[in-house]
Amino acid sequence: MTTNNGSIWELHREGMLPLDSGGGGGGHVVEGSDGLKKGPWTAAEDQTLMEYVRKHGEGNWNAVQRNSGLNRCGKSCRLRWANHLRPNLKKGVFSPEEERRILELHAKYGNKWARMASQLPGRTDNEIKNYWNTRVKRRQRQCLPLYPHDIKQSHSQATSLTIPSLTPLTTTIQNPFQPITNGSTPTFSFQTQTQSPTQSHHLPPLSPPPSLSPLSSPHETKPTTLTSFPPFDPINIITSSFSPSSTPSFTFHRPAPILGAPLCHKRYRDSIVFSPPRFPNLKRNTSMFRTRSMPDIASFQLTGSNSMPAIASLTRTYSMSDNPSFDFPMTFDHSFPPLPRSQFDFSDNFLSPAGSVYSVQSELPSNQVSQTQLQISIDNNLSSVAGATLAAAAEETHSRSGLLDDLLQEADALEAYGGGNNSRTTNGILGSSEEKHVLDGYDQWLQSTSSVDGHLNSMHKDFSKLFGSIPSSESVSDWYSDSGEVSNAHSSGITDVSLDMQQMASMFPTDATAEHGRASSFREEEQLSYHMDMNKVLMTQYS
DNA sequence: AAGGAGAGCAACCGCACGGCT
DNA sequence: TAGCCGTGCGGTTGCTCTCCT
Repeated sequence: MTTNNGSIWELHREGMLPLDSGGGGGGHVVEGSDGLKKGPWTAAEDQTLMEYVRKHGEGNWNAVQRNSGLNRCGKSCRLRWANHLRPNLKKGVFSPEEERRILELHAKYGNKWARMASQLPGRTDNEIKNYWNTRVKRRQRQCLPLYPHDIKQSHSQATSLTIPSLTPLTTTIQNPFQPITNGSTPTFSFQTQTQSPTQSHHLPPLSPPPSLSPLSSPHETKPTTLTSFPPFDPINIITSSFSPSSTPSFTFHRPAPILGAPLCHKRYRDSIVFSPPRFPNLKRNTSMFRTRSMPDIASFQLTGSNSMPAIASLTRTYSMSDNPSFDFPMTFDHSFPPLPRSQFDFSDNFLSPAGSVYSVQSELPSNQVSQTQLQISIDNNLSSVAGATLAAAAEETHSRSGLLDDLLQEADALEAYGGGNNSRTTNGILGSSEEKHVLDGYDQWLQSTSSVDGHLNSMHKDFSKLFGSIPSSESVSDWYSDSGEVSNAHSSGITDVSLDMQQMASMFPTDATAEHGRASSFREEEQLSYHMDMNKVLMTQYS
């Protein structure tokens, strides 16, 4: 067990001991048959890798081993970089908004971790995968459905386990506050095919839907094998009362295990019934102090800034003075859309005017770029759905994204059903003045740009609709609470300000992609204007 | 206090895809 | 067109830590 005492940490810093002597990947150093080292990375290796990337940029990972003397395979280097060393990684527990987003994304895409990660800025596919697997296990033990009632699985998951064929394929996010009025109940149900138990085994792969989403890549159409706990039990699923006057809900009854006591009756410390409320994953939060893992680079970047007191304190262990062997540059995620540096001066706020010291290949993997460009984490107070939608709309001012369409349809439906009860002053995303603030900022932006492109007017309407129909974030944690342990304090807007700042910072790369930036287009200027205005609004709000 | 079970997570592995020659 | 290479993705492994009995 690695303790956080000075001598051990000294050894870590000297690269004599693995940073990750626990909690991952073997824990012991192994030398593969090819002579390459496996197992936990040492601080020295990390530094070597970071130095290499700083000089040569990402990519060509196999060359890392050849050119840097790092005795690791390219894959391992890429993984280490992507999961731990990359700038703008957001470590730590998932916020409620992120958790909610994961549920939505999983409902939509299935086990497409990378795809999900591309829509969760700062999060890696590995993190999401681990989170999901943990959640699956936990929910399984607790006899709870994987998805909250208001999230409808829309992806096609072929599986050899017992899982019913699910009918189509739209993600419906239901507003839990919105009563569904009689006679106008939208079609909403998990429809299971009538199936005998014997048929339920080893189902052939389901045919993929023609199109899951405009965002879907061709990869998504292939059936995926689900090894996770199947969310729906065809034998024991009980589609509960679903009357036009009530919100549909579902109760999943699991069969007792063949051997042993029913899972539900076993001792679980996360039991939803018996667990007192507690701060989420606090124990894991504390693991950040254990110094086993790499410093939180993302946090590091702004440690010198006053804008992130919480993070700064959390990562105090890794402050420069404590750990002089690490010297992380003030740099920002280059994977975000390239913006012309000349048009962007955020230094008044909190960004260093210095450009990234990382040289980055001009082209990032296509899916990463395209997906990441859609991301604007506007505010953890905002529904992440709305955030993603806004981002997508900003990106695609001339055509709606699939997600946007989905949301707008939902908004239309809610607006129609709700008779205006969801006006943004009564049930908007943000509470009252905060919401107004953001919306005012948005209005200003629209006014400033509406003369440019007529499409923006329709966007205005769409956004207003969205703001009005997406439920308040106060309720969000309730939707996906696994066991009542979901954070509450953590989800509050104030405590997340620092992260928001960080995320906002990540939206604005410095000149790492200057070549891209120089090729700025009118559309980029639009985006830039949008980004800046929205962020000004938010910064005003936070200041 | 000790042991066991479970949680959490880093890292590895195998496979698939796309670009290049 | 085929083969090679680099890369990305999803699943799995194995370790430490924490909590409970």
